[in-house]
Amino acid sequence: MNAAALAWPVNIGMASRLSGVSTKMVRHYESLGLLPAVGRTDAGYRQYSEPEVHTLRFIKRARELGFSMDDIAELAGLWHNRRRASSSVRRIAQKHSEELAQRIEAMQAMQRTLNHLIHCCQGNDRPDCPILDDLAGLRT
Amino acid sequence: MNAAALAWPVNIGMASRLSGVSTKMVRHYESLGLLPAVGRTDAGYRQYSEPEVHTLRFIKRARELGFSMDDIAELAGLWHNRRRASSSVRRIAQKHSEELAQRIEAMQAMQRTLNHLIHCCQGNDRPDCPILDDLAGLRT
DNA sequence: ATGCACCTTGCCATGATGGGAAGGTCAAGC
DNA sequence: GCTTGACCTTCCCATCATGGCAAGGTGCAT
Repeated sequence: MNAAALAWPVNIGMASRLSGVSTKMVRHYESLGLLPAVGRTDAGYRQYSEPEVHTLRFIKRARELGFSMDDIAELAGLWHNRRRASSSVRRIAQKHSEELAQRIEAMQAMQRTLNHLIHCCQGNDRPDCPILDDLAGLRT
Repeated sequence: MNAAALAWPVNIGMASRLSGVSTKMVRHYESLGLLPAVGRTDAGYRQYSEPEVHTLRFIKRARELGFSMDDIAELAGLWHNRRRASSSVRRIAQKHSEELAQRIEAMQAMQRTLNHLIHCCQGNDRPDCPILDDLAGLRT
């Protein structure tokens, strides 16, 4: 796609297609300062070149890994800083991984309880239900 | 706590303390129709009795298990319906458990990638960083 | 009567994203 | 030239559950 003879710079719609980021979010990232405010045509259309599209792909990939926008702002800053220390990047990733672990554990705890209750429930026409009993505070 | 000689009905603050639900959320649940609009004093103070506090605890417990407000509305409806079928409850819980499983799996996938990258990163003073390389689209 | 703890409503913010309206721009086809 | 349709602009609103704050009324104890 990038290899095709594209006429750069491109409008926001093409930048969106090239990066997989919706036009809505492209503008949003600009408003957050994550993406530089690019040049405009006389009519006010935003004009994107390869570096901006590359940055959009960077953001998209970071979102796919679950990084917050704040983290991504930092990561993008480091990406553009040739004097960065990889330890800074690693620290951010490490912290994010730990937060993920916490959230996963919390959800697994929910699931364990839930699956236990589901297992205890007959799931028939009768009203008796250990799931409701648990929610109602009747721990058995 | 409930055993103490409480003067029922109670104000919203006491209902909050008895249920562990913030006053803010008590009012919010009322606006959602999850909690009945209780009576008021002449001054407009909401007056809660045991059934409402019990419902608040029910909601709180369901939130702790990660149910959405929509699910909770359904569950509370079934709870109050003596002719319910436990299969209805089970179905809701089952669906929620599956959604949890999906979300857990998505987060675990993020974490696996992340941990792999972290493991590959030296985390030193040098700028070279496989984490940034991945985000930048340089899959190795 | 003063003060403090409590209550009321209403508005705003979160975080990342989508929806939609109202209006301007551009290129292709007639 | 004019129409049409695809595209762009900005602005406002909604999500979901929750918290914060402000302005003002109430209830009770000193």
